[in-house]
Amino acid sequence: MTYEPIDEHLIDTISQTFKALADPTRIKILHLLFHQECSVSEIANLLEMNQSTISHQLKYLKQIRLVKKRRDKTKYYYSPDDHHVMSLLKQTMEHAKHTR
Amino acid sequence: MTYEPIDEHLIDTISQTFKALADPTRIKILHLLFHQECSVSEIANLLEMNQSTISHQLKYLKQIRLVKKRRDKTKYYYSPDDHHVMSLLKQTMEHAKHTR
DNA sequence: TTATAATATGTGCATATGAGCATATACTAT
DNA sequence: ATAGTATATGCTCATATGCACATATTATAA
Repeated sequence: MTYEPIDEHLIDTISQTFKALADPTRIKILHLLFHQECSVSEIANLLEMNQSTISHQLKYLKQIRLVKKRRDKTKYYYSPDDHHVMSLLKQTMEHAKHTR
Repeated sequence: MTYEPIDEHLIDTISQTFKALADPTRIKILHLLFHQECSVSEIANLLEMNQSTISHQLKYLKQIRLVKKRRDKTKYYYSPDDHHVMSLLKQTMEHAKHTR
């Protein structure tokens, strides 16, 4: 059969993107940031999770450029930074809602 | 702030979907099946991976209904079975290709 | 400068995950 | 029935992952 082998690097990039969306905590964080930018402690409070857990996940999300942050005094406000990935998440949330 | 907590079950469903796409081997398999249905051994040969590895992943993909199979003699031919997820993967592959 | 607030980071732990060997099954054809 | 082919499954190992405790950093305000 005809088969053009795929670029391994492309595959890694893609799997990395999906991996970012494959964790409940990260989904919750991104879902929160849909609506408005939030500080670390706001997120931790709303999700009722440890501050360090949230901070670690935000660092992860920032490293792969899914979120960005801005500072205001001592607080860091995070917000989405990748339209495509946000779109994937929104689509999938909508789809999941309406599927059974 | 206003925040409507998300349905945990919905979150799990969504993360499960993305988890399926978060592994290079599964992406390769699904990418193959885009083009045509393949038997287990065909996939294993084309991807140059162990037959049992492929079989395990196909079982995984089948359990969450991303692929289906049909039998012809002793061979089992697998093909995609979820348009939405395939669409997500295609979108993301295209996006990744054209993004640097 | 010192105390306080907010965030980041180092680390250990428990669990999840993916690969592949060895073997079991299922089906076909003789 | 039996051999041969294709696929599935049990199992183990090494690695990856996510969480949260404790602590370090950074910046603000008094």
